[in-house]
Amino acid sequence: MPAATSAFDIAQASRWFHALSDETRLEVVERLLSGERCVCELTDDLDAAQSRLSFHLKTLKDAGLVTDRREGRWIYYTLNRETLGEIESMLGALRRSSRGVKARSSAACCD
Amino acid sequence: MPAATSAFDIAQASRWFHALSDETRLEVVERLLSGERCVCELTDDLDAAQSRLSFHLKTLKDAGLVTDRREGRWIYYTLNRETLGEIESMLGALRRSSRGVKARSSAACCD
DNA sequence: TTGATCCATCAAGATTTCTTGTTGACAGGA
DNA sequence: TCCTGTCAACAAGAAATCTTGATGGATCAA
Repeated sequence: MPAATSAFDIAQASRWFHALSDETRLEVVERLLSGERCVCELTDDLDAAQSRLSFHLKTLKDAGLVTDRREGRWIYYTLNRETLGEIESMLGALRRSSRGVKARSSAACCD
Repeated sequence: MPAATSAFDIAQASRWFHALSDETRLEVVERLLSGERCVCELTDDLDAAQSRLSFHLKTLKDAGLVTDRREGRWIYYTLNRETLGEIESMLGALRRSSRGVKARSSAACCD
């Protein structure tokens, strides 16, 4: 539940944005745009150690940005476009909110 | 300039998302929703040390999320809704891109 | 000029995040 | 069963980020 005083869920937002704030993770997201991938493919594509990718995939998964699915020995990761949509909506609501409220006059600032 | 192989500017995206990944900074953004604020107001509102706020405001400013303006002794920060819109657009483009391309068959994965 | 206020910047330490190498679980083939 | 490949999880070290306290510049009032 968002804090009652908040225009949006700051904790959730920071989780989402943190997940998207790392270049390695963004490259993973980019690879997943064209469909699901197993870790071994991503490892090859990004030339990254397996444990490193596993770490970043977990971060993305915990934030709800990807889902995974086992098939035999492989685990396939898929981009969760729904979450991307939620983040987009949140930003839109944020951008459009409280536009009319003006700042206080500067004279009243800190005295 | 974005990398030629990239569907979006990963470096720019990670800068934006990093700026938004911290709860203190998101609280600042929230306060700026209702109009410009000077540092002293934010310091009071968020009960944070002045140097701490200054650090976070610089981060937001460097990412293009806020602008500042001096008036006498005070410096007023304003939310840059245009940048929020750019991030929103980027997410939308990302979410809608390459939807049709299917993953390779699993048999072809890593052999 | 002197003093007070507002603020950015810096350095040092604390904390968090990321990387690397290792281990073990699980699945499938020989 | 034994071996190999795929992957998550862990620990330890490296790196980045954040917090705190101190300093100094700029502005304004007395």
